[in-house]
Amino acid sequence: MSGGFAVLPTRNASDCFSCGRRSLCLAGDLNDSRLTDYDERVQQTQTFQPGESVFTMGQPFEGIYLIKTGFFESYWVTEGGGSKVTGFYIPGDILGLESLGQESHIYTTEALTAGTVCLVPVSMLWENTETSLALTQKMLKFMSRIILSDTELIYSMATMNANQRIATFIFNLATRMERAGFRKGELTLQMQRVDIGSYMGLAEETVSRVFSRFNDLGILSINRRNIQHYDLDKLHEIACGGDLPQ
Amino acid sequence: MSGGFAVLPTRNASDCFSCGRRSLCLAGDLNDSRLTDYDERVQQTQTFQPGESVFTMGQPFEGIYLIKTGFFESYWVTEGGGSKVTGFYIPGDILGLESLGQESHIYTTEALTAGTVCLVPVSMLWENTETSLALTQKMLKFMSRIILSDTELIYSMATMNANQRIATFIFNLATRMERAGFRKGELTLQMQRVDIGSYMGLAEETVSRVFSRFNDLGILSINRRNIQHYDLDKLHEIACGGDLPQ
DNA sequence: CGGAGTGTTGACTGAACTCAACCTAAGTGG
DNA sequence: CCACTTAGGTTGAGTTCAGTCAACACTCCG
Repeated sequence: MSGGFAVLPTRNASDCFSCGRRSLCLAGDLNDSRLTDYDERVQQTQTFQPGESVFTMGQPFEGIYLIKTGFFESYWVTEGGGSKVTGFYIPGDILGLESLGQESHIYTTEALTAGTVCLVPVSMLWENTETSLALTQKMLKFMSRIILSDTELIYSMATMNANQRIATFIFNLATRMERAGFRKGELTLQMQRVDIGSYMGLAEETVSRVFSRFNDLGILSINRRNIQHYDLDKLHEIACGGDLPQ
Repeated sequence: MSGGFAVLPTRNASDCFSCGRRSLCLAGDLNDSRLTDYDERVQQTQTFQPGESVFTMGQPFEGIYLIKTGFFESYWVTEGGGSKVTGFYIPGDILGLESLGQESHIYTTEALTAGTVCLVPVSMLWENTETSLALTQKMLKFMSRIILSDTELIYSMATMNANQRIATFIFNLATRMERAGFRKGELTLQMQRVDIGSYMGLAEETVSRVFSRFNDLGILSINRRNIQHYDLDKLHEIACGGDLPQ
């Protein structure tokens, strides 16, 4: 920021300096000169409508996307023709990390709601600059966290029954939403039952049954996609293998 | 390499320049000056006996370990007290990546056989040097590949039956072993049935039954831990959901 | 009002788990 | 060298949880 001019940015409202969501972002703690560098290279604020794809499997890998607003999901189609939901993403999450080392995208990622994202081009990561080093180091930590949450998912698949899986799913989603600044104690599911089932390795009907069960037992109130009064403690207890209450 | 001296190294045989496994290593394609830097900082060739731990859960994260020789496994103990095998590692693999962004180790990692590893201290990764940039970039790709294989494991857990899981397990292990230079068509399992079960989300007895089934159907010959004449094509077909032959 | 998409509930079935018995190989010690 | 022990692996029988198939309910929208 050279000179003694007003602090208010002359740039338009979508640049990194004035972005209200910078604390959630990869660029969160870059210093001013690096942020200037970063800001000039990142493609800011692309908008998507529900059902639109951010990228599709096999498409050349052009970079990673930081979610500013909206909800997204990714899925994977296997050789055998099966498909599986591989993740749900909320504001602050990064799309495309799984394809970093690849030539092309591994997953297809779609908007579940209207949403906006910023693209960090892959070229920024592999070049030899201070900004690049700061980014790669930050991304290592991001990816390590992804590996961790994958581990937990694998654990849940390998050892948990249906009640535990759904308890884990809601517990994790609620926790992430709260951390990202959403209201505590209630949330709206942005995805279908069949997609939750695909993600957690359960049939659609089983997901539905478990939600009904939790509702009847007072662990949460659910009506279609609206969840209210969820009890994180009980969910956590169930996820850890505790018996269902009553 | 300054001057016109003999090419043979004056260093001892355990340094990076003379290491026969460098092509498998993180340092694989560092240029000479960076490799010198790297070589001086890496702690070479620690030895472990079967059952010894390389690191344990909760221990401060000191760095990542490159496997030169031997086989290792990692496991995770959950809040609820359950434990689960989280990975099997062969020469060329890296131990500890899941803890990169953390203060302390997430998994415990043990030697399954006698083995040797090199430690890359965490400090090397977070500093601001050319070597560090080269390493972080290479590690991003490594971690992206881990995320990919986790995805496949999650898929297998979510959608595959016992035959498919074991076929996948053997297919992947055999492929990795072949790529790491082991003899094709036969392999020795270095782990117990119960650990394979824990890893793949199956009971020990189910693992045993599936091995017997595969043996009877001629997909492989197995005697305790020795597998011979495995048929990668058939395994792949089963993994993709094909019916069992005959 | 009718139709489509999504979610719920019921009845039946089957694959994998649990529990138990048994087998085999590799020590170990007298 | 053989008897005994132990850990790991195999096989069998009964049970159970979640999948499948089917019918129905609710909501939205033209």
